[in-house]
Amino acid sequence: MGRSPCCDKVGLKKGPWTPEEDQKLLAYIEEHGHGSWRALPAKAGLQRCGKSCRLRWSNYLRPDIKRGKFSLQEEQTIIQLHALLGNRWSAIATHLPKRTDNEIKNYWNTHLKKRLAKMGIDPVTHKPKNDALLSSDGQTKDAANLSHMAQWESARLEAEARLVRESKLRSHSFQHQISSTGYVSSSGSASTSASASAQPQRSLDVLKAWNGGWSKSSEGNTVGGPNIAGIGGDLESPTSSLTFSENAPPQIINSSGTGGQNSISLIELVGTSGSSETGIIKEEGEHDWKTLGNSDHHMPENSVSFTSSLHHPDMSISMEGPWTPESLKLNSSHLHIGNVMEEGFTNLLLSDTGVRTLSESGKDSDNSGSDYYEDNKNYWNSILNLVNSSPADSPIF
DNA sequence: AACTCTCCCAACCGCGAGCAT
DNA sequence: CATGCTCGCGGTTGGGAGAGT
Repeated sequence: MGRSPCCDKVGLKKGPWTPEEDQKLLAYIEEHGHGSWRALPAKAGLQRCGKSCRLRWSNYLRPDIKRGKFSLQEEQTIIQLHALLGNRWSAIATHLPKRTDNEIKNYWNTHLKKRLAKMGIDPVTHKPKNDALLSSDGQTKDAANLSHMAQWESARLEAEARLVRESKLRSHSFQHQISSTGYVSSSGSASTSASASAQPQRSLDVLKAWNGGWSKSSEGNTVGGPNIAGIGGDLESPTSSLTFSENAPPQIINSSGTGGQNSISLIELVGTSGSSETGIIKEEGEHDWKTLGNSDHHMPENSVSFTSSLHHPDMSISMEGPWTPESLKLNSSHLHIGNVMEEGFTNLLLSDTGVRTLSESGKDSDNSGSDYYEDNKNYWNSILNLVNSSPADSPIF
């Protein structure tokens, strides 16, 4: 299939856009919608190829774009979604309202990737770089399952994103009709709200199940680990059966988790260092403290409460203290994650200044391998949890 | 002040998917 | 089914800005 000439055409301008060009493009799209990108430049009086116009619009001129520094929450989301989705920037962008895939990609490449690498985490696999050391025991089975589940979920997300795109196209056409009848909107916001309202609540079944199991288990003071295979008729991944604990009986948790599809529970970082304020996570260094439920995004709906597990008598984790193998032990009847997952993840991954590897923070470097493994598991849990806790009403684009 | 180096990000390039014919 | 076209995505690049010497 031959490529269309596009920008190879002589006479077409390349390089940085001038304010005049921006103005022309903006004015044209606001009035007519973009329609066919290929035909747009001529109609708008631009000496650019359609592709360049599309990029300029989608990455810069679109009115529903938020520019500037990424918040902690956004960073966290990117990292976790990247672990789940890989370099599917557009899919990741659907979970970050007002951020473009290009911006996220740039941010990942210039900041987050380096940060992970610096911490000894492979930014591609999101596994500790010395993961090979762990291949001797059965623990890698769990990791493989997690990985598989992530891949599976990733594929599902991809399909979902496709539907979203289609929906977006439809809503755009609709909006186009509206504007042609006299209603001129700032197209981005209009299409955003249209597509957002057209979307069902975005909730990842696997993650919901995961967290449902988690939450339920927390209530019962035991965490047996979610058994994904038992959840819902639509979860059919052949190897999605996942068991964290060999000792604890596998649990089949209804995907509705704590009772309702809209069960609301806050991520409560009770007992964490510094602040005990609900829904606040700490960000060191360049960031401020931010609430999970701040005005922009990521409200606590569908999040998971870890409070009970934190208060469990068997709970041996203190975020104030060192991470010990005991405290992080997974092959016990209690899965000691929760607060550790949230706070630990944040501390581990999002702090430039407070980079704290397990081998550094733990008292015995001999166990750094298994610590790494445990952390890796927490890491994945964190990923899954965060995705699920993304706003139910978050605009997809 | 001048130069070099590094970082960052807007923009480009090429590929693949999907659709129309 | 084959072909051609358009669009979107992800990888990469190049130039400007800022930091360091």
